Amino acid sequence: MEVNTKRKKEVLNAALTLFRHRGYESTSMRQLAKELNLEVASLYSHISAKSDLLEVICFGMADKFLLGAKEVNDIYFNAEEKLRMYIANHISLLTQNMDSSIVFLRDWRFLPDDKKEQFVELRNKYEDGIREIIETGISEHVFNPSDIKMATLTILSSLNWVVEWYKPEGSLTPQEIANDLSNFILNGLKKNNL
Amino acid sequence: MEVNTKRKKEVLNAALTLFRHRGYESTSMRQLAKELNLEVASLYSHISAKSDLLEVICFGMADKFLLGAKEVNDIYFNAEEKLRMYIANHISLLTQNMDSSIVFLRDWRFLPDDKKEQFVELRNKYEDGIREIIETGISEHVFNPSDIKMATLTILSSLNWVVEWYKPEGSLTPQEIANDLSNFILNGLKKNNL
DNA sequence: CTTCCATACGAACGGCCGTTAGCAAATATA
DNA sequence: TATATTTGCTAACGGCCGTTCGTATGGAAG
Repeated sequence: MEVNTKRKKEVLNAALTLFRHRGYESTSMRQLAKELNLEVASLYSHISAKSDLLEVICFGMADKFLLGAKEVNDIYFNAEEKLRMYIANHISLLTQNMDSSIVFLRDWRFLPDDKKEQFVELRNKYEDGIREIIETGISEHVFNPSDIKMATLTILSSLNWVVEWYKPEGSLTPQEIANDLSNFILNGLKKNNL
Repeated sequence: MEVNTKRKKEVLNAALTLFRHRGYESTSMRQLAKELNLEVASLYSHISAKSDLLEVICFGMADKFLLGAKEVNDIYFNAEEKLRMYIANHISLLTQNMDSSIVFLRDWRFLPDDKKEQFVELRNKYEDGIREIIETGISEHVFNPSDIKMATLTILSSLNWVVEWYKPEGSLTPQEIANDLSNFILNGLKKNNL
């Protein structure tokens, strides 16, 4: 589904707020309609199904993450630097798109089966990027050998958890968070014989 | 609600499996009844509401976590050792109760309001235990000064994510996972001037 | 001026939801 | 054997769900 009219974008934004705070499955089309001062049926002048809304959110974020990863891969070479940039990009996207991020991390499971398959493919592609950096670091004797899959998932879980506690008005900036987490993670990965 | 009859326990077990794989909200009483070869109404001879089942699961796990934390606090003194034992206990409980853990981590939000409040209190108590260890480590100059709240939540997210990928038949034992995660986390926390 | 498209409506569809009332059989307890 | 408790049933309740049909309006594009 393309978001090609102003009204469509308004519908999407209202849905985004509701999905974030109530979850996709617990948000009804009737609630969404009320939020927009519309009748339920009118929503279907703009979208063809509720799941359209979830799709736009999930794939929109997936694209952003993959684009950022691609840029990092094109510019940086050394494993530590690359991982730091991956983390900075990840935290920046999460904190700048809190609503979408929360929905996309929590509710992708409710995508229709075929879309869910596509989505998981994209997510695996992103995870592979991190896995490869760790592998490079290990083979270049910069990182300690470790279970690579576990390291990747542990790193991602630390990063993604940020949406659960980050407050834009809080004391830590996204840059500081990214930096702290990078230090934390790299201390966990790096050889200690410097 | 007490689980005081055999049949009640069977109902609870069936619910647990369904909740784990479909989520609490997406599991209907009719599905649960079918799983037990019962009519829907018969379920209400054993429980008084669907939310009873979620309560038993969530508070059952909360109790286990807090009990483990209490034991660790009673035995160990030094901050690093204590944190290692906290982590070992946490991973052991998660991997030995995969179904309950997944439900309890994901679906506690759907507890009725009053029970949810109680639950969050218990969770905060558990988080405080970890926070205190980190504070002790910092004040004893064993750990680097850092944002303590962030460190606590980052550690918990790394630990809890384990339920997303742990496979009992996989190559890593819970002990190995706890050990690897402890090293990873402690490297991130410890002063490097040894 | 007409055609087209975005936008919105009321009414209804079949279906699933958690829960209750009232009753019956089985099983354990005394 | 009499009594109490556990376990189960049929039928129904009001309510919410996503979606569809047919229709109407208003403004932009040709």
